[in-house]
Amino acid sequence: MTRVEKTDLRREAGQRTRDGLQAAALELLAQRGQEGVTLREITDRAGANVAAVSYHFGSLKALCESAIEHALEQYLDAQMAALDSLSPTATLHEVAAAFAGPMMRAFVAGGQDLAVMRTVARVGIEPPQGWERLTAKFDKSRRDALRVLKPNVPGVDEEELIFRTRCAAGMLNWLALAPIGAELATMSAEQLERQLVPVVAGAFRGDAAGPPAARP
Amino acid sequence: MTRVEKTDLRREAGQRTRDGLQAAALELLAQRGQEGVTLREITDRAGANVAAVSYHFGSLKALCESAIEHALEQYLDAQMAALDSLSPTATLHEVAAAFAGPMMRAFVAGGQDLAVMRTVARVGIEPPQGWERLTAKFDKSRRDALRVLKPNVPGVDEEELIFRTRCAAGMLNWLALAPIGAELATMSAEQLERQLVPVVAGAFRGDAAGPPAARP
DNA sequence: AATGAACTCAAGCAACTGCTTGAGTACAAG
DNA sequence: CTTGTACTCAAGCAGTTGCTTGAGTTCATT
Repeated sequence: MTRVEKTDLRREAGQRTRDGLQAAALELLAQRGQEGVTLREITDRAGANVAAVSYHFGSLKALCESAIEHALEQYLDAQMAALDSLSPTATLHEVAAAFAGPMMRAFVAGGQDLAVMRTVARVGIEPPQGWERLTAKFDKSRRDALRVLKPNVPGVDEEELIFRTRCAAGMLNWLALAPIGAELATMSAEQLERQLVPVVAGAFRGDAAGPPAARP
Repeated sequence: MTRVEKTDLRREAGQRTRDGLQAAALELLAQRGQEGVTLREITDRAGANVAAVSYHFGSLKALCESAIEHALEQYLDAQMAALDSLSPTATLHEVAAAFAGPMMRAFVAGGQDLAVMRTVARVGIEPPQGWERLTAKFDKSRRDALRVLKPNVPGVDEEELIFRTRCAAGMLNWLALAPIGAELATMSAEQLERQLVPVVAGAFRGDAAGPPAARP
């Protein structure tokens, strides 16, 4: 019953082209944004012909949206996994560490992982068309963050906590896009965590008086 | 001795064209960035001919750099003025309010002021050529921030404080660029300050234990 | 009125954009 | 071997890009 694996070299080659185009598009999107991406540059980088884009994706825009959606999904999954793994009694520091975790890991890993983060960050500034399809996942990620955040930041109403979450996420996105990101990408995971997590935690907590752990 | 004012309508018209082009370029730069700006769109918006750009500025790139430099200078002056007006005994909240002041005022004012902020934020992601000329002013602004920040965040070394300053500035820039900026632009100055300043102050202070005002 | 500088304008150029086309290749199925 | 499908390729098209050009117009100076 040894089922012979269907090789079909043509389809394999097609898949390789598709993946190469998507990877090249992701990289270009990460470093130049949607406006700065050109068809020829993608195909040159992927070693493919310009017609391959139309053939496999329909258009340059569709290819970019596909790459963006892929990146967004990857990011949201990582973010949700990090928040879901938190215990309900997690400290603010732990919440902040989980919140910034995917970004920090991307800085350490570099390469494609970092390109994913940069692309996601760019999307946060210029939302593309296919955005709506991932709204549900996005909402869940926000609810997760609120759930673990609330007990750690008492006396601040929900609307304000949402705002702080968006501020913190925006800060991380900024770090990924700005030149400072290049510096962060050279740091060790420990250095990164030691510098970054307190700032995120502080942004969550605000400047309310009193020690952070002073709740009954 | 009534010195007759030199009208010279030709030079006046030229100056008006120059200003119009610079304003149009600023607006386009604010909403689309350097890659998304086209010659025709600027000249259409300014009611000028395409040749006017080459005549007055030499090239589209030169026009953009001129507009960017103008915006950067305006921003840095406002930031330095806000920090310089602080007393040496200012609280962390006051420091944060001064730090975020120019951005908040731009949100309230809208229009050209907000375009300046958005352009500055974009430059933070994609630094242009003429950047180096303003490095001195930038350094002074950073030193000002550190001076008033240090006494309010004891036990954190200078390098880390610089990092937090960059994080806070990045967060503000992000707010200016991302869709959330549109929401902030509809808020009152009081609302804005009540929501934003605590987050900035918190990012400065980090999650160190102990009440923020507990210094002798 | 004549001169010349400051400025504007329509037209057009080369380079680049995304995309299409028709021919050609590689390979599984019959 | 023949057929049909999946895929790649060079060439080229219409539209847009930044920029230049040479002929204007406007206006202070003389």
